Amino acid sequence: MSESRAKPRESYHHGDLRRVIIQTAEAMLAEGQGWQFTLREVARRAGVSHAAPYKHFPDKASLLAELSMRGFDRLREVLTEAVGANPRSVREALLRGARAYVRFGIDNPALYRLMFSTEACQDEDLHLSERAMAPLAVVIALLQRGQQEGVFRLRPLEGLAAACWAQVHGLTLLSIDGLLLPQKVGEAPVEAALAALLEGLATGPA
Amino acid sequence: MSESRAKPRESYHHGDLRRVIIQTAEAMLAEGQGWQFTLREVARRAGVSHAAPYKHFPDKASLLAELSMRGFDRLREVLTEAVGANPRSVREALLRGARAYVRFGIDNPALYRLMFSTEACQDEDLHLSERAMAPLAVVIALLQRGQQEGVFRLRPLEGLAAACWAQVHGLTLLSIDGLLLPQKVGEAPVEAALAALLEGLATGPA
DNA sequence: ACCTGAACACCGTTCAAGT
DNA sequence: ACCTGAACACCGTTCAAGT
Repeated sequence: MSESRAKPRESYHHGDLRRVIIQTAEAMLAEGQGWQFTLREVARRAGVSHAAPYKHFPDKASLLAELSMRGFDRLREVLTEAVGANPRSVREALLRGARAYVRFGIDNPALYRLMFSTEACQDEDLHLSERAMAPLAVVIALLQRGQQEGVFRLRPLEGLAAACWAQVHGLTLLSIDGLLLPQKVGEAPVEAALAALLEGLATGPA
Repeated sequence: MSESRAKPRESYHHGDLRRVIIQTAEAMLAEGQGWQFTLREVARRAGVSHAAPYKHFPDKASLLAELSMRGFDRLREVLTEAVGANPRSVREALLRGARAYVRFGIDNPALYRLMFSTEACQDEDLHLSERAMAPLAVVIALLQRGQQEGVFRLRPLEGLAAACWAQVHGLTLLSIDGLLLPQKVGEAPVEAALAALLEGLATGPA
């Protein structure tokens, strides 16, 4: 029913073409292996001329930057929900957050790669480091709480956060690339790596 | 003296054009932010027509695959040297290997990204997973030795290796992206993360 | 056996012109 | 204010023809 491609006509002026372009691009990102899709193809599927997108984005990089930013927003939402859902223990919350993070990447491989690509943060207002801060803030808050409760070692937050982020970032990308043989979260390698991470953070013996 | 671009002539037939193309492409990879360089530009700098490279590589993806493979070879060399140099203790060896790994990525950002890119492992004989095995074997051997010596926890090697690899892979990419504020290896966040990793592996308390 | 030149289909981007 | 059509410069790739 809801044909999203090639809307016949809405009085020549498309209305909210910007949104349609973003949604179409997101769909093509989800379908393909990367962001090699063509701006002309996006326009085609949106039912407009190939020059129309340029009225809403200065160039392709800007569209990609927009997709990247939206990706970071979704990731932050996923993380805060996963962490906030069941605050039984800090360990548990961190583990849930980590699993949600990896799953997000596995479910959106092309988007996740784009978010950390140099092609998506050219001269935009928001640099990559600023965008990534929001999700990072979630894990830092958790680490702080863990230290206050005495279950995490008292080390500089900077380093602990780096260890956590690097671990989930690495696990996510290796999973996407199919380099950790069982690809689903909850399977052996990912879980084992997360367990090792927690053991490295913990004060007591596991 | 050794002008590597635009050799005047070597009797029309270039001789070892294949090598020159690879070297030129590697230079452009090192100069730029990625592998968006153009095959025509490579040919231009190699002093041949834009069609000449197609006599040595079926397409651009094949050239990129070659660069990626050579990257994995260099990484394996760097790792084995770093690990084998001073085998005082397994901990020390693992730490040296990890530092060498991260430094390799920081020193060759575009190459390192290419190595784990989907664009560099299309339908080549060697899939990404097979290429990555050689460097991974180095760390697995180290973990095994650590377990035999009783300094590393007795967990399935699969999981421990995943934890190590994900940690250095993540640290490398975050460093490349400038997301761990001090960018040089040996600085706080990277060292802290590696310390946490080792604490997670160790049997005794640090 | 190895390289060149012209040619093809396709892109990103621009801009005067339409509604 | 928003979209179109033609145009420009450039790519990846192919292929008949040159050496």
